[in-house]
Amino acid sequence: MLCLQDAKSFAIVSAMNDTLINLEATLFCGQTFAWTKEGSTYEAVLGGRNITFEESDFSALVAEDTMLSHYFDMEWDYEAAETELSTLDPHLAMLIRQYRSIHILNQDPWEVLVSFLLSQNNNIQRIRGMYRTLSKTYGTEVDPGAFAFPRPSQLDCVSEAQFRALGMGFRAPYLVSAISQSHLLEFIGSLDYQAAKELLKSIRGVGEKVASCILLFGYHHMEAFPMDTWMQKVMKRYYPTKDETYFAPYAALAQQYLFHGERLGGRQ
DNA sequence: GGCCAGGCCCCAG
DNA sequence: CTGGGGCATGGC
Repeated sequence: MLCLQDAKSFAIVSAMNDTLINLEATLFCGQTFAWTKEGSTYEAVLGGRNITFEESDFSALVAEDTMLSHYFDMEWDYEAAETELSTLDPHLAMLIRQYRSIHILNQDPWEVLVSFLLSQNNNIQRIRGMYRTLSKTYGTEVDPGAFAFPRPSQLDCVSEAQFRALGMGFRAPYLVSAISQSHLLEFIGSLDYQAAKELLKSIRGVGEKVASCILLFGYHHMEAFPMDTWMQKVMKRYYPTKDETYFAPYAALAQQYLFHGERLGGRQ
């Protein structure tokens, strides 16, 4: 019933009642910077645990681990949303056929906040490097060579100069600000989308786009529509008279496919 | 060697 | 409120 031949350079894993997930696209499309992949082995530190698994073992892994099942968002009905978006728009239909079953991860909001502070005027490969630098320098080593991303308390005493010395550049003062205001993250989940976005934007270095990413990747607000340089090109070329309301209520999912398609289609 | 990268801040009009 | 320069750094 499932068209695995659509998967070309990436594998679509079937798990839990035929719920699909495109692991490769989901973990390396720029919503998280925590993962490495060697061969078919994926590895990251999540919630203080070193997670290592083979692609072929993914199904069993999420079946027995509710924390990971939630992280990979295996309960949300992606198939229904993909069907609706495909019916709505032919360009999206093509991208969804090509990259189907990209999930929106449920990540730790603090990691998302820092990750996307680092993301500005930056590229995905270097963001990943900076994320790992912070982990190795300040995070807890949970297994030999495997470092957790540092908690706010582990960064309390780090100065702007120290962050600059680690290569964080002009984002260094934003990190210092985020650490001192990390307590705000506890309230974000209880606010509606707009109120949460305004509160996040009170953190120095968090603007419209970064706030959207935090609300999407940290709080699963599927109405978010992060507008970066790639998405500006996409909207100008394919949807010059439209905005995110065209994709409602699945704007975030549409955005992921459009972003992914533009990035992979453009250069390679 | 410029140009660009999942932008935001700040300041001039 | 809108527009544009500046910002650190590395890869191409």
